[in-house]
Amino acid sequence: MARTIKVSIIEDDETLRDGYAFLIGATEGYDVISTYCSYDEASKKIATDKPDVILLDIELPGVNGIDAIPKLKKLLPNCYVLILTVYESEKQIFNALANGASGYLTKNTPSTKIIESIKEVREGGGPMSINIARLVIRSFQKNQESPLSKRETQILELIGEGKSRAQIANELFIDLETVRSHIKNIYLKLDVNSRADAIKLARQNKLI
Amino acid sequence: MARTIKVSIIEDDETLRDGYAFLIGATEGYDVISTYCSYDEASKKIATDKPDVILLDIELPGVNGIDAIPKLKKLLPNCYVLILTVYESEKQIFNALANGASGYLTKNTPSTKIIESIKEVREGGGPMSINIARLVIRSFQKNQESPLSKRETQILELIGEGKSRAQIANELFIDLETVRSHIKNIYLKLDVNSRADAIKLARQNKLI
DNA sequence: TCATAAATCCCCCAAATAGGGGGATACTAT
DNA sequence: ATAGTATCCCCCTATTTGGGGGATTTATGA
Repeated sequence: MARTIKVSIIEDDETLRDGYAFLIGATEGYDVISTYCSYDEASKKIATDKPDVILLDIELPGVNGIDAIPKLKKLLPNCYVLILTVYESEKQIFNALANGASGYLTKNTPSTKIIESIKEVREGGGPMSINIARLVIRSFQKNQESPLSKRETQILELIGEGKSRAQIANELFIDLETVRSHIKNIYLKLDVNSRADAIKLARQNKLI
Repeated sequence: MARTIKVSIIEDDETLRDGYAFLIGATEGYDVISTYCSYDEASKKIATDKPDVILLDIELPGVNGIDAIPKLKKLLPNCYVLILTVYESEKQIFNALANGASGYLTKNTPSTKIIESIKEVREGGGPMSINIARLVIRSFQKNQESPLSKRETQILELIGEGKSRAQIANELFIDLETVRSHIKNIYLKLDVNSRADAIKLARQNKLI
């Protein structure tokens, strides 16, 4: 496992790009094999570079970093993409991860942590900056003060799975009319009158 | 911000409990104010302890750790719960986070990392062990080889939000019949014949 | 003890919805 | 040229939904 880790960097800011390249290249066990200032430029040659890990910026000229991830993964299926950016918006983060990024670091990350993260990602980890980890964990947390009862929450979850009243009744071993009653109460409490609105409100407020 | 961090530990294994207590208590800036071997025991007194952070085991006698989290958060709304366990099953992890845990460490975590994580959690971070972070990040990643086209994926997402054909047609500025066609194709490709089954399969395979 | 919430079940009704058929056309990329 | 995609059109029926109106039982808490 003492193989050198081959790193490519895609970053449009020259100063940062050179800085990272120098820092990482100077570290034992790491080799910066190429640097690019955009995806468009990288796409031509990166497949032959065969890096283990790509450090990727989000704000790039041309194809942005988020959209570049699936393209890079297609060119290099066994390569890990590590996002290194100033963006901290939830959408950006979740889109980057959904698109296949294996880690997400913000640019205030100390260089030792960046270098450590490159190794971590190649060993199957999922490195994140502290502030990113907070957002990611929060995205899982449910609202502790739901107006809905347990049963109601459970039924709303099944509605969120696209199930009909009949299917829900079967699954919970209760009568169709009981399911109706619960749904009526859910609608009353959430002040909505359709499945779609109930789901939307419940997801927004993390009731389900 | 140089205040001492008050820590409580809930862990049924005496050796581990004493070990953690010793390690953390001996560290500058940390104070272990109480240790308990179960939630039931802790519930009586922990509200008056007022810890900043609770280190919580999952496999506990009586009320298990997962179920204890919301109860602890109710007793101490401003306290952070940090899970420290051997369990690494996806369900356990996601349930713990959904219930309000602010971090998740596995027991092979080196003590320096545990101590660092306690500080991190109090500063709004979301510390995780490397293997946990990997699972968490994977849970966001979509399948890159979906059989569905972009439009089909988009429509299936809206179905997953409980929307009717008419609502989808409105939202996408296309005809009701076009939505129908797409849904027919989705059902064909996924080999299902209902919304619920399509959603289930799509979620399982991370197509949406 | 009395009110409240929760969970269960029952009936009426009309309108909307879903899913199974059968097509067509135009554009794009390979 | 062929396949895939996106768009639109028609037939049909059974299912589903949501709005009314109830009732009963069991906890739980004030």
